Amino acid sequence: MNAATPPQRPPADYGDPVVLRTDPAGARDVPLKHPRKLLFPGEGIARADLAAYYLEVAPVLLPYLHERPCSFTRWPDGIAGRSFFQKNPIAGLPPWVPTRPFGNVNHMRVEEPATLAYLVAAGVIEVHMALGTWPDPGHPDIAVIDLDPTPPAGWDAVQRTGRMVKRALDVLGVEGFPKTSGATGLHVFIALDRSLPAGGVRDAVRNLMRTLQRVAPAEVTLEYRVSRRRGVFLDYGQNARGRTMAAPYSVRPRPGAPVSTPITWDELAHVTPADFTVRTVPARLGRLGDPMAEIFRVRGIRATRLDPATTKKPDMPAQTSGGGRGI
DNA sequence: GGGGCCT
DNA sequence: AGGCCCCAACGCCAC
DNA sequence: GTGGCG
Ligand SMILES: [Mn+2]
Ligand SMILES: [Mn+2]
Repeated sequence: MNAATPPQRPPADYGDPVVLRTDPAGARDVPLKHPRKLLFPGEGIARADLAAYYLEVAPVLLPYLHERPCSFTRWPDGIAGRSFFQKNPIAGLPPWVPTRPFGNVNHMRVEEPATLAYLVAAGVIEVHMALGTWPDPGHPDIAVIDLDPTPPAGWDAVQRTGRMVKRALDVLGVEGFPKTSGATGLHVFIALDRSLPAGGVRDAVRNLMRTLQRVAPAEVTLEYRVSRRRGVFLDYGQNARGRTMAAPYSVRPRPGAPVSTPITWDELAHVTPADFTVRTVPARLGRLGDPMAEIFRVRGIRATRLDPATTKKPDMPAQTSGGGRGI
């Protein structure tokens, strides 16, 4: 994420500066100095378009970010230019953006639409989130099953593996919520009760992934070395302490302006990650709403429920709805 | 994209 | 005034 | 302890 290919810098018309009034009172005005600067040259998507996207999806995106440590990738000159991670507050941060520490980092909190607009103005394209929330981000409320295809394995292998994951979760009586990563893979979110530290969550997911690997050794892998990987990598390490991942509805800095998009299990066999972009996702939300929103209402499980070694036994109450998690 | 720091 | 630097780290894993 | 990994 660091190549310095000179972005189209020429007589390009970046447009005249504008101010986005993101609240009626004018207390959250966000200036865009170069609203027509092309961030995704191939698609003609400019900074103002990206800001409009994030403001449109804010009602479904902000609930995921609530009280959660977030980090960002910034591409001030678009996806053809330089990039870097941002965890600590951006220099010159508006006073109305709150911050809160987790570990050695003082994270910017994303709690209102104006913050999304400000971040885009500052060059942010991608929004990443931790899997736990304050006051104790070290005890995650979300587990993720992260499916990363190793070329030449691709989306079709991910689709088949996702179906295996769904079957395994059904057997356990656990509900999983899939989303495209926006790049090549799939993320399945599972609501937790926060009773285990990140390491315990990782261990439970690892053991579930090991059983999948035993069932389909030709399709999936747990091999740590990229050079020796074949098939779909079951990346349980994504649950380790301090890790973050692309949030639902985050844009990805790749050609096509893809979006990490929640889908239903029924859709999995019929969609491809490129279907979901800055241009298409707002309309999809208007049609269908957020297929993952139910995660805010199901009761979180203890992560050990995912571990076949500790769950194999008799009474295994299915996950019930209700008793929301109040996120 | 922009603040800090150096020249 | 202009130019360069900086914007993240850390836990986990196999060796 | 080191280097690869995401
Ligand atoms: Mn992934
Ligand atoms: Mn991964």
